[in-house]
Amino acid sequence: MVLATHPLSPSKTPTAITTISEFPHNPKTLILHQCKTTKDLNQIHAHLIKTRLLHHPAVAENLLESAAILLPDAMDYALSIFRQIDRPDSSAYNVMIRGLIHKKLNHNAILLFKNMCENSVQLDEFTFPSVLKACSRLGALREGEQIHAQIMKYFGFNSDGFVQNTLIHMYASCGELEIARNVFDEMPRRDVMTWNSILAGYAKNGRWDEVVRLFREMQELGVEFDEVTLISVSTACGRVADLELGEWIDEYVDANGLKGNLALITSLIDMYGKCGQVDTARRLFDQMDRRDVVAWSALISGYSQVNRCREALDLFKKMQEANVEPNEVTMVSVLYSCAALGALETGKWVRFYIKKKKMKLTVILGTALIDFYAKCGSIEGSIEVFDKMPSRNVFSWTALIQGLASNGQGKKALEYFKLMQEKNIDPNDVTFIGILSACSHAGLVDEGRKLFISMSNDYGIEPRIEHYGCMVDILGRAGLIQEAYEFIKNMPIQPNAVVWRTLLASCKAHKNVRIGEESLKNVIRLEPAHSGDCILLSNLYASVGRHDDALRVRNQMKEKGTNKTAPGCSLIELDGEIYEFFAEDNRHPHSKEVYNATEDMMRKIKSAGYVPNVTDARLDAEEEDKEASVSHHSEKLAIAFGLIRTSPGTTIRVSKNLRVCTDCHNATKLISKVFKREIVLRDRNRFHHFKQGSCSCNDYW
DNA sequence: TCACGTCGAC
Repeated sequence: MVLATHPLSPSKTPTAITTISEFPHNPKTLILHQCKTTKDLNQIHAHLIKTRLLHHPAVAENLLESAAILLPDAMDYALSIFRQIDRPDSSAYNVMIRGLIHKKLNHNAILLFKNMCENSVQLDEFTFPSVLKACSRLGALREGEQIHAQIMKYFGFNSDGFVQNTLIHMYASCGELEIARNVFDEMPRRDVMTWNSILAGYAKNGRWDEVVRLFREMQELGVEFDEVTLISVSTACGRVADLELGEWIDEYVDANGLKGNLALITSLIDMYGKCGQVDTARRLFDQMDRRDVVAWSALISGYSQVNRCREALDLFKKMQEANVEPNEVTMVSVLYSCAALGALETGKWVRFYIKKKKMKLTVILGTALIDFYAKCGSIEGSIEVFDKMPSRNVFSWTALIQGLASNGQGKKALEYFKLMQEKNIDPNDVTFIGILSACSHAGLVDEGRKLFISMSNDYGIEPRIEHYGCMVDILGRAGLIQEAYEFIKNMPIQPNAVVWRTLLASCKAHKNVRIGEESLKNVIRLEPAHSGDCILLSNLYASVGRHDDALRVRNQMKEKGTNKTAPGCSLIELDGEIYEFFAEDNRHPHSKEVYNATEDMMRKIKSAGYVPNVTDARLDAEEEDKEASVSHHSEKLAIAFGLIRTSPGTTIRVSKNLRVCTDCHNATKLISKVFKREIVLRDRNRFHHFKQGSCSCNDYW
């Protein structure tokens, strides 16, 4: 019999004439290796029918394997062949189940297994690992348990190693770590796969510490490991910041010539990134001979996690130049970077790209978008995304609630909190940070008190230091300084510097000198003093007319050489380009243009009644330079640059690394009025939406 | 036939 001359390669050029005179010894080679397209498959199938060879189970099985597993798009074809088989045996079923799993049709794989049982087909040791894999992927514990029962029926306790390994993985994937561990402990012989299965199980459940611990145990016992082991372990090293073990793996990989393993190198890149060594990660990345989307994403994420977001975005550009298609995961890190930078235009472009590429709006991607819009001061964007998401979880709700709170829409944040409860989504500790900060922004003192109590009473969530901090802010902001002070004194956990600093800020706003003094003492006791804290007290003295004390604090700071707070830095994005300004920085490429624009801007608002407030000037500035010093604060430079580089009426968006100072706040209010611009200024803590001479924060921040 | 790398709210 001749298989005629027909195209056996994708080039459609006849490449081989294959002669089959009898039942082939090697149907696998014949069918699998020569069948490269669906068309090949068709022709071979036809021949097998004609020659009745299809009735040989081994032949049918191999044809099915071609269709179901090797060819990318022939699952339906495989199913039609399978349905034509009179009484498919276990091999045929096994191939089909594997094929479905291969195509990520896990649910169908389990259904086919059910069908196999109903038709009383003999199960074998090849059936179980496959179908258990489907259960693992779906987290289908009940089905997994039933299959476990079947296994007991078929094999008793002495089932095959493959089967046991997949049982471990199934239980672990379904969150049943103890059962997984029991199976592991009771296995008489464990191979590398066994260890890898349990390691992967711990990893999947976030038990990274256990992954590292178990690997050390493996080494003590002298158990062999392989590249897959190292992937799990190096990933775990990143999560628990075990740089030492991570570096050991890196050296091992180098010494054993494993640099070609893409997944392994990617896990090392991830590990270095998470340990804060992104430059080392970069070196590994640069040495790779092939980089896929995961490798790129891992490095982009590394940069964003150490707050080098501009470099993260640069890398994203390079990724596109390298023609590597980003996926949902890449976009999450990119959006995170845009959010951190306040790069609204770039992020909007990312969203457009997501739509264009028809990427799935997964819960994580949606949440990243909500957070991005909120952090760019565009809360309408957050709500729009939230409404469009096909499914949401506690992260998505919390991101929205937090976004509403920081954008000054406290009441709306509480409405969403109510809605969330109606939808039976349980809030967690972070959600409560969001709603408590909403209460403080909206001045809802009683509501805040109630929620704080309800948190532990109704939800069983123990308040953390952040929750106490929120309560101090709620009380202090409302002028209840004494109550806030007593609240701190009665806290069951030690207050930290942040809590006392919050009270100090309230004392300044409400002119409470006595508690203000004590608050600063406590801040200094808990943390090396920062100039910003001392300036708060100095300004508090000045505000009640105690100028001598104000001066004394400033002089003390000079004498002691108090640590300066990080230099002020503001970012503005124009046409997708991010410009960065530092206070009194002359080295900027647009320096002259910027300083001229700033002076012009200041002149214009002065004639509208602006009076410089130099209390926040640099301490080392000479008296006559103080005005110049505050007028060159980074946010003023960025706003001035925005004014000359955008068309009239455009909203100006600036984000700053520190809290905005009194003088800049006053000036910006006037700028919004004089230049008829909306200005959205994001500072370290919250948003200021300036419009027609006033600010959304009502001058308290 | 089983195990493996990138991502979200303080």
